[in-house]
Amino acid sequence: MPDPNSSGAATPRVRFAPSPTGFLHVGSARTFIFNWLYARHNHGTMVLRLDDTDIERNTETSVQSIFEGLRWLGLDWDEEVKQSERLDLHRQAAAAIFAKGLAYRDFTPAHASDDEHSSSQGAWLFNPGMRELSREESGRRADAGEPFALRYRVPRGGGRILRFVDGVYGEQQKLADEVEDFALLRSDGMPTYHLASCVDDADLRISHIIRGQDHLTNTFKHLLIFEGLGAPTPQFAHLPLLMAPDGAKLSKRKHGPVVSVTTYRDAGFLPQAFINFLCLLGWSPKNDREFLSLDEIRDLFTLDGVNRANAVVNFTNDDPFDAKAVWLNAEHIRALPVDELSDNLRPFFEQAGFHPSPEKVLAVAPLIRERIKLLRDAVSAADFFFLDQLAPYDAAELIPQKGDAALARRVLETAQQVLAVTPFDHDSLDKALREAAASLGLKAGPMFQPIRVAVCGRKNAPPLFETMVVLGRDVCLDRIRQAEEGLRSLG
RNA sequence: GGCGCUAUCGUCUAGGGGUUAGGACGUGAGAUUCUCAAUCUUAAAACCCGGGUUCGAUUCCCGGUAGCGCUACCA
Repeated sequence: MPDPNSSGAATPRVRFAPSPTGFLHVGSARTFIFNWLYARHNHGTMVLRLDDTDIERNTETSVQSIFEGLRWLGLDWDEEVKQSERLDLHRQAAAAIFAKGLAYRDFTPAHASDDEHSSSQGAWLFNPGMRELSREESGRRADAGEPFALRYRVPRGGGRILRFVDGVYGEQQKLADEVEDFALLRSDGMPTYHLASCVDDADLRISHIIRGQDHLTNTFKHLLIFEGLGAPTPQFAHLPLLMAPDGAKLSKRKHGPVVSVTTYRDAGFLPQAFINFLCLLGWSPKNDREFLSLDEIRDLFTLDGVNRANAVVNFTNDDPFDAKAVWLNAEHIRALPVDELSDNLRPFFEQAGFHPSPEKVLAVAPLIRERIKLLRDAVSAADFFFLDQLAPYDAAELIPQKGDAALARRVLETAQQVLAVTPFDHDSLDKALREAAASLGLKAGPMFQPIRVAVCGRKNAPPLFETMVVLGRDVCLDRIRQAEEGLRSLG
């Protein structure tokens, strides 16, 4: 146990304590990010604690997927502990609290107590019979092997007020009489969340507990546990919750994969964009800036900037991603150096069955960077760069707005002649093709569209000259020839 | 039911006793352009309701309402 007198820590110690009951939830990810920001902004220490005491629900695959999510975010931590390995510590702490008379054994069968709770009108606070059981009888029944839960003996009748100053919500207070005698140990001897969490926070000398607002009222219980432990009380800061558009708290069960960070990753969010988006949910730098790098956020981050109202993640059935998250991602994509963008793009191409060389990706990336919002969009935006044979398209698309098949054919014939002899660089192509247009008495639009469709297989594509340079002369000429044939078949 | 927290455009938010209530996303219109995108300009869009306090409240206080959270031998 830490020395209660040595609490005046210089640098903060924070922790992120996920319980491995599934994938990494966006709400958990945000809590992690805020803790990280607080730690790094204040040159403190970040502890990752796996709250894996719920053996019923915890799985190894869940542990893996949480680490996977955290690794993707790219934020580091300094220490790592597993709660399940500290069982002895938790039980000793429970014994110590019991020894001080601050807890009592409750022999009420678990189900029976449930019934009593639900039948009561107000909040269930305590069971007088058990709370007042004599030391002797309690000991006798325990020795006889009768199972019991250990409950905190919350101070009653003294008008005691529990208080703390929350880093986000300010002064908080509650009458101890309104706090129920919560369990410390279950009847199977396992510690409850409240006990394990506080014991570990105390033992790990956590100075700032930054967590979801769903724990705001639990904090009064935690105050009591720290007191029972004789440990210094950490600072608390609660974060507003993330809500779904339907008004409910974002949950795996109700809202499905949209609450998993892997969904964002797989769709092609950049981690820094995802972090940027999550930070803006409940926090503001208060300077009208929204597109921020991780370094900027870290430098700007303070608890003062955290607001108190829950935030809605605005997804729909049609679109699982908040429009602002998508926009931010597009911004971050554009801000990325080409080589980094290429590195991020390659896995998406690979997964789509394309295996372009790194050089090719590097050449393509600048042409599509302003045309994609998610990395996965790159596949459909750039497929024609990688295909040996263009997918079939409607030859009618080759015909410009005000024109006919004959015109389109003339354009493509001329283009072939020009491209056969023009150096394949942007400026030469630009000059030669514009001159060709003039010679045909055409404006740029009607001239370029047939070529673009011929070369890309669609009307909307990156700028024509850059595209042709990447594709190369042979491919361009070949595709234009094929387009001409298609046009002929059209009649 | 009890206790707690919260309330500014559709969404994320800034602001704060006197403001044309600011920004962003999204949406509409226009400009630019070889298409698309990007970019630029522009428009529509908000202080939950009722009482106080005050010369003046969206802002402070109280009440209501609504939403959320906690009220487990879940975390």
